[in-house]
Amino acid sequence: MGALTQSLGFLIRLAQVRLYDLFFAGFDGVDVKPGEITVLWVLDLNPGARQGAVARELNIKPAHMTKLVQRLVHDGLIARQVPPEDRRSVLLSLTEQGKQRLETLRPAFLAIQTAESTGLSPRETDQLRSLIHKLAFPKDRP
Amino acid sequence: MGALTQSLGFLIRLAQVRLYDLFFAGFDGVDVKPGEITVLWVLDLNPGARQGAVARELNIKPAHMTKLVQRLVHDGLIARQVPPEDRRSVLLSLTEQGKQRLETLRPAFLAIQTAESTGLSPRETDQLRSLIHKLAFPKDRP
DNA sequence: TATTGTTATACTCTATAACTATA
DNA sequence: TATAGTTATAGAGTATAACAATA
Repeated sequence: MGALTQSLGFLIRLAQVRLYDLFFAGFDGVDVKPGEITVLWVLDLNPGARQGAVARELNIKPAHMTKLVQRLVHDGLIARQVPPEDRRSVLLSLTEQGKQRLETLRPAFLAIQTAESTGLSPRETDQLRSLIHKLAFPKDRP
Repeated sequence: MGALTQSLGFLIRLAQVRLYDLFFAGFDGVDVKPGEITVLWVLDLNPGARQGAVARELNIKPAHMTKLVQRLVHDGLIARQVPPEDRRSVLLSLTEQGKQRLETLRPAFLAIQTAESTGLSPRETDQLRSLIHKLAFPKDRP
């Protein structure tokens, strides 16, 4: 395959497929999507965060964020609230059910990061994290 | 964002978004898709390869490969040929136009891998490649 | 006028299953 | 029976543009 195996873009795509598989294997049978747990995770740490802020932080496009939020609201996992100070915006927070859901998912989510599942040593994992981070955030957030 | 920034899956997604941006910035204005150049690249090195073999090698699902091939054939970049030995299979190769196309794209494609665009030193890039490779191919291809 | 979020549309890639034609 | 590729359908994610409500 020549220089293709030198292409970061190509390699990253392969890695993502693998991590995607790991993700679903880790949540064996449970119906979660990567985007879902990501949002729940952030809202647990930042209750009442603005929808747009969360989207920006997670690199999710506004249009997609709207759909994601609608699904999570529909599933009863998060709640929307329009604050009187700025009635254009929407504040998001976990419902009780959402909190329970996250606690259910948390162990499996953390387990996926393990040497056992990824095949990388903790040292390699750290290194990889740091390099990907450097790649993903060129000179530290814009 | 807590342990989220420790999640390889999350980081890889961010990295892919960034590489995607780099990709399109690199081919400024030219209408290419990552999947397209990947296939052209492989067929240049392996003329007459079987469609299924290429798909397997590139981790592209058969169903998606069919569409991709149809598009490339429609664009006049590759040609299909059914060999008499096994009339179920399809052999792919670049057309003259496909070869020209690849030569047009090649410099920009190689330039994307550069320190200048990724922000990583050659040493870091090598390290990252090797770690991603290890992640993507657990114990060497199944 | 600018910002926040929504709707609508389209495209890439992935997944799955059912299908055809060959072997 | 098994394999190679196709078709069809569904979903996640991305991108863009036009829009309403609010600031």
